[in-house]
Amino acid sequence: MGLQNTLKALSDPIRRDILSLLKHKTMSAGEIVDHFSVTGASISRHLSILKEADLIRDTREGKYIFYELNTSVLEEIMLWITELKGEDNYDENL
Amino acid sequence: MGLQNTLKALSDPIRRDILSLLKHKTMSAGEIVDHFSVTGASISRHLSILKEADLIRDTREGKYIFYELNTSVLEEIMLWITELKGEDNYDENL
DNA sequence: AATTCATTTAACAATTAGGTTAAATGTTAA
DNA sequence: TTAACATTTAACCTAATTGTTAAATGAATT
Repeated sequence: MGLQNTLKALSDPIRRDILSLLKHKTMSAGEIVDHFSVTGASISRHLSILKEADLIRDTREGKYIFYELNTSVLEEIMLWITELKGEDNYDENL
Repeated sequence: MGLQNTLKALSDPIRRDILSLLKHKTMSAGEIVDHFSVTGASISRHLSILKEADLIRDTREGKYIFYELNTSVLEEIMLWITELKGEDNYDENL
């Protein structure tokens, strides 16, 4: 469920925006919610999808749950794209 | 409609498989259909989504319509990922 | 011109996705 | 231990996605 999950997670603009937010600093769920016009419940589900895809990690800190970005799984996409782009001109100099 | 369309298009496994097929050679719609277990109509819609995202180009050749891969729009994804990964440690040495 | 072949489009059914509000959970503070 | 706060989960609704079959289009063949 690697690449599929990752791409699915990235295919929603709100989820991409969340990731961009987390690029700068880790944030609590509430802090994240404040940046969007949808409800906290909705963001919560987005967060769980991102977490499922391992694009974010969460740690509870008392009352709050903090989310941080994890970019490692993006490698897989890079690889897939690179491979797709790699023109198979093994005899380019023929 | 750049990044969003592209990622949406890539979020379906059949569409990714189509792109992989086209990596090796351009193919007619029918040829592509033969590689999958869903109907031609279904593949046709997938093709139109990929085309809409500019991930493939088509040219009619008599009775057939040939599809070829276009990877140029993938740059945008690469860029987005790179940017997301680029840790903004402007004062890393503080 | 009528038939056939390749492909797409239309109409529909089933599933998935994303949003909302209300209830549930977990944690801290009074 | 009750109250308040942060967050998630449940129940529900609507819209979008994906698949199917049947009809429509476009081009070639007879």
